[in-house]
Amino acid sequence: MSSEAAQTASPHVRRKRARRRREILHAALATVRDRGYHATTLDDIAERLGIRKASLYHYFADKDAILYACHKESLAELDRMIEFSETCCPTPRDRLAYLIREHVRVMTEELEGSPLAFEVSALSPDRRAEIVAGRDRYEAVLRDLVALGAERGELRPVDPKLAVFGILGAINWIARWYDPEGGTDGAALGDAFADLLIKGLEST
Amino acid sequence: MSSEAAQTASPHVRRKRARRRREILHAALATVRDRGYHATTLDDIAERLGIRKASLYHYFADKDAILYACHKESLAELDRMIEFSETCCPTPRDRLAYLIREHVRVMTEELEGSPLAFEVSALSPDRRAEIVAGRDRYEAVLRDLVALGAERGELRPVDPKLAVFGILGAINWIARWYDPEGGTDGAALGDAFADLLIKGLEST
DNA sequence: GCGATTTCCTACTATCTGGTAGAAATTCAA
DNA sequence: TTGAATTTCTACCAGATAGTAGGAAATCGC
Repeated sequence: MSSEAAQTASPHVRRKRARRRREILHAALATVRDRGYHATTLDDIAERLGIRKASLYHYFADKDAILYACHKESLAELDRMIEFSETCCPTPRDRLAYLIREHVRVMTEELEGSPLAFEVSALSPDRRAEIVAGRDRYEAVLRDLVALGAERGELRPVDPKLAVFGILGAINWIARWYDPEGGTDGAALGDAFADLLIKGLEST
Repeated sequence: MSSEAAQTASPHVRRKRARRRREILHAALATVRDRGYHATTLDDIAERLGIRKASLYHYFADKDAILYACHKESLAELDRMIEFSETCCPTPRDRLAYLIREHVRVMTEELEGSPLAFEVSALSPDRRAEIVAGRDRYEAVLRDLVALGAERGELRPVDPKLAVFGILGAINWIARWYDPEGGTDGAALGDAFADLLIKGLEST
């Protein structure tokens, strides 16, 4: 169905279609997280859904479009986290701790955060630039919080760039080892990482 | 040249051959680190060396053998680090700090540590099991140090498993962002990460 | 200097995978 | 109930890449 036809489809059909797209993205996330983008075939994704790969082209233009939609979703999650943290947390330190926990949550309890750990080199150049820009905005927020925390005296005056790379590394690496059946609760992991990383930065 | 023939080759030819193998592994490390194993072709690796891919088969049985040798080298580095840390550092805290710095070093100043960040799913099953076992040994050493440090009262009693996942994530993620030309010295990065991570664990 | 050995080449094969065309099956909506 | 629309299918194509065969070029070692 073209986007023009989508305009004329009934609400029911549009909802059904949107649900199928989410299912495809979820199957893609799970498979790419498991074995990487290039080693993931369209056959793999389709098989998780019990359909043939040709069917995927009814919902997405190509493989790159699937990957791109996964990345867009993860950026949308980051934007929601940032927006909420602006009102929920009184200090830079608290805001940073909140964002660490939330970032862990989207890496563990849902899969929508997983693309934050994916390489973007597989994306087409325009799309890659857009996704990298979105990640850079999030990273800039984190760096600003580290710097502001140091200004306020609640965090140590460390290099924000290096500190944030360390924080993002600790969290994004979750995609490589975390097993939802592995006995560790996402929220507990978020608390543990917030504890480790915030205490690593705090003034004592 | 088969391994039997290698037994009969002169020392000069054997040294020349060993050097070429190291060059191939280095080219492979650089390319896989840049774009991932599956997106790396034998043509890519050969091109870095100014030869054709068919030549690679003179030194390695297949692509999997190249990847495997890269992983073996990174494990050898870990073993050297562990062995040295047993004599150079008086306390669990110091040993942990030393291993963090060294791990950062092999991720930044050489490329031999890079396979620690590579997915192992691309390896054949037997080889994958061997590499995972080697990584698990290193991980167990780190966990023991966190536990022992807590016993001695110099580190907080956190969950060693989660703490070590956080540490490894922060360090292995370096393969994803670190640029040798990027203005950050490997040793400085090692100090920054040891500082962040050890202070995150220390009793105050 | 030259036969043996090593190293690298060109040309090719086999397989895999992204993607497409057209048709069949299913669902929709009146 | 039925024609239209949607969804999924089978069968296929084109290009990419791992890997191989056999030969050319370079190096070795006596």
